[in-house]
Amino acid sequence: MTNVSETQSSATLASAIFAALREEILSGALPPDSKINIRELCERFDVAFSPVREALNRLSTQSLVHQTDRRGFKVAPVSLEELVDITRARCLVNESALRASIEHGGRDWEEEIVLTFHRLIRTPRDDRSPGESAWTQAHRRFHQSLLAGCGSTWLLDYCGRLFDAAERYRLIGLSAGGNWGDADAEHRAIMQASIDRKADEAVSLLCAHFEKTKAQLRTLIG
Amino acid sequence: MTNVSETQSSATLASAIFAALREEILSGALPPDSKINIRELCERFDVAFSPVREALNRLSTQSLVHQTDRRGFKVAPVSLEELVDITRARCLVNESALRASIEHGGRDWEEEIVLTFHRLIRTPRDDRSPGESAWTQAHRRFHQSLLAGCGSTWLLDYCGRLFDAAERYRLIGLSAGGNWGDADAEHRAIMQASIDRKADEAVSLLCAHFEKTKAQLRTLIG
DNA sequence: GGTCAAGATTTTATCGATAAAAATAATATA
DNA sequence: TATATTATTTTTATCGATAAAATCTTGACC
Repeated sequence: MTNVSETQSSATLASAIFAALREEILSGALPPDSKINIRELCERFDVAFSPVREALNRLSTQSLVHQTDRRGFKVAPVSLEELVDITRARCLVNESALRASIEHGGRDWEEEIVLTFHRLIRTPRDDRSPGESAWTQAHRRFHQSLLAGCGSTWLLDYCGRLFDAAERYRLIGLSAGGNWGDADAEHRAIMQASIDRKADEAVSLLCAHFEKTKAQLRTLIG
Repeated sequence: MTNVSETQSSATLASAIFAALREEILSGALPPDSKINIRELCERFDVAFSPVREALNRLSTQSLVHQTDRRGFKVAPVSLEELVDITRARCLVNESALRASIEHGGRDWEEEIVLTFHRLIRTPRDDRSPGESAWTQAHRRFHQSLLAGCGSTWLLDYCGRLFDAAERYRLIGLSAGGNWGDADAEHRAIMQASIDRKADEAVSLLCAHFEKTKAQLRTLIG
């Protein structure tokens, strides 16, 4: 039994459980495609039905669990096809957003990229603390900052979703023995091309960066 | 009091209430930015807390309501800025998806476009039946079919979300006296350019189509 | 008159119980 | 033995009640 309110400090139980389950799904502790037994979760977190249901509902927001009326919840499955799908969407949408960003982004946009990149390379990758790793967070922030000048919150949000979806696969790849060694160099190149306003180059580097995750997983799983 | 289970035939109360509330928000029956009183909804639908909460949670999935811990739910606000944001995202993402679609779409893709277009122009626009109008549904299907060849479910889903978000504004515009008279002509042109594989032309027509909604609303509201 | 604090009220988040549906096991039948 | 049918168990969706938090009201005080 895990006492959620001690572990996570959140305004509501539902929020705490949401965060905990999200982490478990992303990390693979809850296996893809497995059925979710609500009672089991209630016992494990020592809470009643309502907050667990609420957390699950919120998770389905992010496509991390799937819900079917009268048949409960299950962890979203993973597949190579979905990763291909996600990667394609990422390339297309990030291209649009990055081009818009490069076109409209100002001085502050540039500076934010430099800053988040610096923090990223300073963040150790082997983080074993509970919850989302510091590196993942820094990584997300860096990618967000690249697109931050695109002028659309909706677009930015969607890219964030795609990032999270891909991150799940990356974590799966990691635990299957994958290696993302020289990501720093790639990130640096993407940063440089972006702030130099070389749109074509930045886009092609960024897409290559995404494709690499896909390729890794393909060798590991497919 | 509205007896949901009589009106909507759904597997669960939560699903029925979800659909009912979605409709009320899109149509403006629940005013943007207004606080949602859960007890009130419970009485109105004659159900307990749980299914209402569940419905609200699902609505926040679609950004139709916003939730804050311990402070409940409110109807998502509308603003000209958000419409600008949405329109920008729509143009960028639909461009990517449409280009990919034109490039990869096969014979079946073409045929589906022709079919959904035909159904769209045959659907009367003045539909007063409860629930989402038949025209809106046909309209959504037409736009989906244009992008259906893009090769990414994720991308397609996102375009659907953007469509729904824009549709909310369109309905607001309608009830404020707006008019979308010659949409048929625009749709026909978009269809033609797409199946003729004239990517640049199709994209520019499609974006103009989106911008028009924005312009309409601007004159009506802004 | 305006600000702040104590108390009353409303509203939210959570609980534990129950009815309805689905999944599973057990039995009978061809 | 395979299939259909019925009982049993599990699980889900929903309910009504309650504790905790937020909001509103009132009245004292500067």
